[in-house]
Amino acid sequence: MNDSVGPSLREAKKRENRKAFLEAGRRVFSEIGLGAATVRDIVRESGLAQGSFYNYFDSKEAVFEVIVDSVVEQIRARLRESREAAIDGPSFLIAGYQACMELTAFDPDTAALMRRNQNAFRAAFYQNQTASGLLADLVEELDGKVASGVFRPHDSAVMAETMISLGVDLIITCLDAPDEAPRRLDFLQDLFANALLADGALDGACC
Amino acid sequence: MNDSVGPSLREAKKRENRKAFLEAGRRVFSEIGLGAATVRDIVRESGLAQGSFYNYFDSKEAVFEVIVDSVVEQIRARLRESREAAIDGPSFLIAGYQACMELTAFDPDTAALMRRNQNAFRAAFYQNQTASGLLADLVEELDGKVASGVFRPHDSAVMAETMISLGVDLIITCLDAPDEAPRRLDFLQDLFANALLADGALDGACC
DNA sequence: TGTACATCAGTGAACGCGCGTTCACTGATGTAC
DNA sequence: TGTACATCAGTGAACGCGCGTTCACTGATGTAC
Repeated sequence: MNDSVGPSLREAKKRENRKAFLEAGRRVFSEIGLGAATVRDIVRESGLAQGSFYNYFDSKEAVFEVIVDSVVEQIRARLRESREAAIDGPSFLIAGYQACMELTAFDPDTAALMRRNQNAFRAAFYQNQTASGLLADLVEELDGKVASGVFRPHDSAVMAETMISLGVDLIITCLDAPDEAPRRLDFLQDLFANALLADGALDGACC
Repeated sequence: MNDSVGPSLREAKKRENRKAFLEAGRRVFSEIGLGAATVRDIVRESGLAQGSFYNYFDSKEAVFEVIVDSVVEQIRARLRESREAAIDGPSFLIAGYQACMELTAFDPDTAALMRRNQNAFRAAFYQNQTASGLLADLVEELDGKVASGVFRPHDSAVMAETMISLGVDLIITCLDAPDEAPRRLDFLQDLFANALLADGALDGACC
């Protein structure tokens, strides 16, 4: 009888195999991309048997989805951290973008995965449940800053979507051209400062 | 001997068959998407023989590329028109976006194609030669308006990319939710007016 | 504890399928004279 | 103009391939007593 604490041997093996398929998927997708990858590629890379795959996933897309979900969750966590660290309006604007860029700098495996699967990633991101949470986080934050007078009133739902869309652009651009990062960060800071900061809060503005 | 004016019979047939493959591709891609489509689907839809396909294209992707190119060219032409019609800064900002939306409203076939292939379309757009021309058009226009004092100085290259990226977002969003269009157009007008218009040019601005 | 049986995930050979691509043949079009 | 030949795109059956998926069998793990 399995009276030990924790998962049974069977459960442990299942978790291990699932992880093996996920890691194999990461490697395969990083190397040849979701489009070119096949279930057989993932199975080969995992070292397990063909038949075992279907005990865990229905398709390569199912594997990809789980991987994307974990990446988006990482990003969301980083954004939460950066948000708590930033107090004033302008630093809030830029801190989130910087946090995203750091993630790709400090996690080259994920960066490679994203570089090789830019479009699949973007598509998955927009359908992803965690990404919706990330969007909701941002809307809430924007509404809060409007309430406290830091930001002008605005269409926060569309604003949040726009910020995230440009964030995805930023990450993807900077995967290929990291030198562009500072210039693009400056641009985004300007763009959203002009759109959001209450009148008179801009450095050297009129009046 | 072929001493008639215009293309020979052979050339005319070739043109006709090429067109048949392109139109078949459009229908197939609209219905099942680039990813799911096969060369055989396109051939079946064209009514021509399997072997003939390879006299004209190397792959389904080659067909898709030509189709995307023609769509981007349509958009570019519309943007050129709208640009000539708009004289002042604010109307320039919004006229381009409106022109894009009209295209999808007045050309349901292309709209269906884009809806079914949003990501392939976005990806192709960013690699497309005509799209680069469209980007160059916009940079030139922005620089001109800065020179004439209508717009503030800014990073026009990144600004143009941003405008186009948000334009692609706009088109794709409004394909699924046309009711959103006015709200999103308003948002974009505000966003870029704040970023671009010379100080004092905003209605009811400070001073 | 030990034994007998039940459960269940792992295995990999095998299946059928649709794919991209080829190529010998056909017949319409173009050319030479 | 007419005739004989050359050119060249169209044809579709056929090929080999790798794919997703299945399933009878195995053997480790779990359970009952």
